Amino acid sequence: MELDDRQKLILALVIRDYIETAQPVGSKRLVEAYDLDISSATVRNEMSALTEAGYLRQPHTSAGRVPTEEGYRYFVRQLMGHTDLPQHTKRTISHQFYQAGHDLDQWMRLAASVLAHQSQAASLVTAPHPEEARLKHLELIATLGRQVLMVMVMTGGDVRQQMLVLAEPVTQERLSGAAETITRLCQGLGARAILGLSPQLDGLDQDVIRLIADEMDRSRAVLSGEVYRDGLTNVLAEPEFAEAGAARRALRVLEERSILEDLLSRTVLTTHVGGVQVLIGGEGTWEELRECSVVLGRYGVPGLATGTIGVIGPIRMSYGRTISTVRFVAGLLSDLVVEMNLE
Amino acid sequence: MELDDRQKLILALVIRDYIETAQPVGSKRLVEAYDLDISSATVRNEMSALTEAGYLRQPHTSAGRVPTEEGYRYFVRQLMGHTDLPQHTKRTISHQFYQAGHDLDQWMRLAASVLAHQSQAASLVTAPHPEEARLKHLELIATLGRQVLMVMVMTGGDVRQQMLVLAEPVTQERLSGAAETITRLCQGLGARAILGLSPQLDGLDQDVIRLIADEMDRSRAVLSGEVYRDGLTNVLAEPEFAEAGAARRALRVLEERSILEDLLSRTVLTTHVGGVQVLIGGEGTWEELRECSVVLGRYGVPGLATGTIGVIGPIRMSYGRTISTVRFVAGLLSDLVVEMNLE
DNA sequence: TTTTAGCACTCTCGCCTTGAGAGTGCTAAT
DNA sequence: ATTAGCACTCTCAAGGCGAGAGTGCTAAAA
Repeated sequence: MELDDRQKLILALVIRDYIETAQPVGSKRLVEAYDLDISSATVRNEMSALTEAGYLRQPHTSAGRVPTEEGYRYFVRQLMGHTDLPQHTKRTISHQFYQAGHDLDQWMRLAASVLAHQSQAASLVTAPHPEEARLKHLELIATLGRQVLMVMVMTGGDVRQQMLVLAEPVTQERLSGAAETITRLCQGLGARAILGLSPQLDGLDQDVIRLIADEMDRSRAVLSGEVYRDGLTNVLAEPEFAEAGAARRALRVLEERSILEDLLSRTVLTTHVGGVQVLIGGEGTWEELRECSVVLGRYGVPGLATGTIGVIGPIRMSYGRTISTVRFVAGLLSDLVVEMNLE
Repeated sequence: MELDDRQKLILALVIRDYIETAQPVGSKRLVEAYDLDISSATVRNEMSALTEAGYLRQPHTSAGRVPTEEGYRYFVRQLMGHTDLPQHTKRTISHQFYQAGHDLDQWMRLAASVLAHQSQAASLVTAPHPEEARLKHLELIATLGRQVLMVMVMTGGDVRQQMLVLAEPVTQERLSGAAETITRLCQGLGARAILGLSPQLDGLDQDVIRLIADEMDRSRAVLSGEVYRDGLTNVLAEPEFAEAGAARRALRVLEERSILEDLLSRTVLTTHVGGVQVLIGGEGTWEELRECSVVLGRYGVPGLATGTIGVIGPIRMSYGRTISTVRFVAGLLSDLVVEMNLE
């Protein structure tokens, strides 16, 4: 389905115009708004061809044209070109991150906020986590009574904590001793290797080891830990979500962990770090996303720790701006991961 | 504005019916639906009086009556009586919490989920935090390079972590030593007392002390730490939020931390643990909540650690069910706080 | 004095019609 | 290959209309 240059131009203009106005665009409007040197009749003929080719459609006989999902895909792949955020926007964003200090939590929150604000859509950010968790350091801390806080520092620098309840109170000294022993034994090992050590140990140590392995295993899921969200109300501002039902379906994706998990697990693995993936209209796979588009990016250092960021908005979204924002923020977060692991 | 028994009955029936059907209720419908022994004409007269008194209003001349916000307030205060969740519902919920194990994070998430599900509205839950933070135990852990993880265990059992970056790498031994020293010095002290110790110390110790005091100070805000939310999409199902604008205004309250902070700081302090506060239609103070009602509860152990839970829904919400759910869940979470602090 | 039946009145809501406007596709001329 | 012209189609907003629901008032009944 090859398009000639003029058809490409018209398709691009229709999509740009529709993204801006949310109104079906007609041949006359197109000629007038963009000062084309051809008549509306010619545009009509070309539009007819584009409709035939499946890139445009008419909501009804006498409305203008609206891009189909296939049209958007063609646009994103072939017509959009490589866009980038303006320099001063980048500087502003970098500055915000710089001011956020060294707190991972704050960075994640800020990333979600920036994505939501720049793209005027909903955003999500997952914390970085290692593809295969390896223990770096273990600490056991008595909190109150028989409750013990287990803090695991992983290679990659992320930290997990987990409560455990002992059968009987144990002094901080004994706990520290146990933590030291286990740290020495398990340093640099993955979940399976750690579980293999289990039989050699007894009592407290064995319980702890099992917990560690459990926790490390759990983190292998794509969606472990907290998901940061922002801009949920942005999508309610879009005219295509004026009706509550549509909005509900879209926001459910973000609210229901299980849907999100499915989405991420099926897409993230095929996205390389630094790359950006665009899902338009659910791509036939996700019923819930039929009215949405998703722009996903991956950040971090492969083999060390990676995370996912994304934007969910209406299909009629400004892909250029969104994609560049996702790419840029992913870059910043990758820098953070690198920095956290720098000696 | 005293009401006689029959007026109270009619007011209560109108409100109950309206909550169920979301339709203005007329005199005839009321008599037929509830088998009243009086005629519709009498009901009309009483309704007229209730309208005069400001508890009911008519959307237009020939519609039925709808409760005013004042009407809802009267209902909640005087007419509703004390409601409680059915025994089997309580058991189901308790069971869910029991299965969640000992993970605070999971409990919070579950609490939000239960609140949202039971009340079919949006919910929020803040983690328990002490009214005045006191340090119980400090641990310093080398993660990578000059990055050090500071873990603070507070009296009350909650745990905070904070990254700090040193000027130069320090061995784990030295860190552990420093942590021990500081723990000994600061155990049981509040933020101000800890800051008072600062001059006696030098170098690393002093930096750490300052960070601790900062962190403890920060937690004095009502809304420190994570806010757990759930059921945001529930409010989109309500007919009063079918229009996106109304929904947007309502959800903004939950999304924007600053609004939430304002809301909590002005109400939570006047709510005692175990008590439930009901805000109807913004109470004239919160423009954003004009179309919503909020049911807030407080849980925990005063003086030790407390937190807030709440439900946000349409004014036309089932107050009985919501209030009992909030009360019950608050009770469960209070038990958790007690248990976490039990020796 | 309180309650009720009866009735005229008002207002909304859904349905239909109608006309304006926008956009198209086709045809014939350039 | 392009374009002007035109008939055609369809939506959308506005206006009209009747049904239905609910009220308030009045006069009779309890």
